[in-house]
Amino acid sequence: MPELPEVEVVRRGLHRWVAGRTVAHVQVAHPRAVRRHLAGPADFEAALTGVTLGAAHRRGKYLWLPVIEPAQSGRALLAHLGMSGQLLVLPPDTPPGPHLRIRFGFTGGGCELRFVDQRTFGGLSLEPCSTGLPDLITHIAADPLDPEFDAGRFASALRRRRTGLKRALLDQSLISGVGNIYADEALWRSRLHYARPTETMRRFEVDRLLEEIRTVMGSALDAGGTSFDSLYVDINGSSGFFSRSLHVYGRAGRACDRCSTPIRREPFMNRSSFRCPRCQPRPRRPRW
DNA sequence: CGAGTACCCTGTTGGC
DNA sequence: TGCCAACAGGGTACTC
Repeated sequence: MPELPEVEVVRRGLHRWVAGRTVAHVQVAHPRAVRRHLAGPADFEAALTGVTLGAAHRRGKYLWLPVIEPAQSGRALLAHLGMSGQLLVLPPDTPPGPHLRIRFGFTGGGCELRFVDQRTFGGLSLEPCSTGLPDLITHIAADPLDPEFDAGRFASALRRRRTGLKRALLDQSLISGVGNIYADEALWRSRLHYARPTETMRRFEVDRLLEEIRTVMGSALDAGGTSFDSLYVDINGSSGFFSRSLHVYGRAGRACDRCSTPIRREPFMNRSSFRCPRCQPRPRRPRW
């Protein structure tokens, strides 16, 4: 379940191990991994062979590396990890494993890049990239760690919505990079209920919420970032953070770290929401 | 058009 | 012990 911090850790790994390298060969082992590449797996393989990839970028949970050679090709290799995707930098003789979807070899030999994905919600594609952003993801909002992120604009866009607060947090066109786990954690830290009507959010509450989102993401980044300065570009480095720092997510029935009231799990948007019923009381007029 | 829901997928878990 | 339902959930296509 990679959210922004995990994806950022992967971005750093890609930047270190893949940026600047030239693709010698590509092999798509599972067509679903390139389903967003509309021209199909064969075209994906052919179009990427021989290109040189540039610096690794990220917006929210999307990653991309622009094609820098041939120059002005206006394309980028775009990746989304979905729920279980991993980008691994491994020696070529590493056994494939059952969930290997795509492998890239580079000129000059050395390690391969592998896209491994159990549940195949993730995928890669080669996308037109006319601006600084792949065309496909221009609707994705800036994330709270992006210097371009505008808190004032976010606050007013949030208030224009007619929905519940958590729904809005998970809407990547409003704010990106926040998934179910960090949404619950940030709401708990801000003492806000997931069904709080967005239009009633005061500016100071929005600012406090953003601060807590950044805090949660920042500590996850610290936890994952340290163990990832190596050959292995992976999403599981944050497991230490998950086990130690989560206050509500996955803690149904356990005592709230602030007030000892048992944490409650509630169905929400076909998934789960965790909250403290005392610290995060239901609003008078809840909005789904 | 904006809001909300169904669906994609597979390994793990828990109830009976 | 074995089987099946529930669960995990981001993003998008779809409906209302």
